[in-house]
Amino acid sequence: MPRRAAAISAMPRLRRLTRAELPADTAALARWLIGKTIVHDPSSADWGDAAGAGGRLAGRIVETEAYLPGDAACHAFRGPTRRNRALFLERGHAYVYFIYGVSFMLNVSGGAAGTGAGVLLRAIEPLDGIAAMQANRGTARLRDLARGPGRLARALQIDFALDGIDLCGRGARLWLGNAVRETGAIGTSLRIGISKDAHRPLRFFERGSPFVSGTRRLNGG
DNA sequence: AGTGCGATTGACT
DNA sequence: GTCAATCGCACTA
Repeated sequence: MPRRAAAISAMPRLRRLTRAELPADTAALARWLIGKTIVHDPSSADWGDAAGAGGRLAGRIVETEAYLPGDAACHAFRGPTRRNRALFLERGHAYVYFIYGVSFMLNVSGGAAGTGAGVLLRAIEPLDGIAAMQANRGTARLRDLARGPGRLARALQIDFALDGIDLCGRGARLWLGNAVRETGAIGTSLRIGISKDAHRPLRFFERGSPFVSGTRRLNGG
């Protein structure tokens, strides 16, 4: 394994969120996740040359969308398949899928086992492993590293290998962490990029955050 | 086995 | 603002 320079991390120590802390209602979960952290600790074999301390990639969640049971826009709407089975796991599991032949998307499953609901993570504010995220994304602009769900997954090195893992599992390499600072006011809007059940106000974001995707109109000015 | 399309992105006018 | 890329999946037959 290559030697690497010790990196100084200004990151506060993160605490793993337990499943009991996650709201059982998926729309509530989507709102609650704003301000929390998402952390990926890839295996050392997957560390890039620009990896941060311990190879860690982490960010503050600033934008989410909820996909609910009975919601035609939810991938679980037509029942379980091989692709969407992770949505039916108890809340707090990762659902990863590939879209447009281009992008991976990272979701957190919601509700009780068998429910078929989840929360799409649409944007994060980069916190740790920023140099690695810049390498993963091919840009240095902090604001562009993870603004949008496909970019978020690319920055965090998310792919099918993480589909179905328990984010609340002991020692999980992808996990949810506590908020590192006070969370700002939370805005609500329609979900982005869907055609079915498009009228539901199930997108949540931290108001004023430059790391949020979407238009000025959706983001309330 | 073939078809249509999607919870997007990046390049371009 | 517009638009093509690209492929896994669900659906039809």
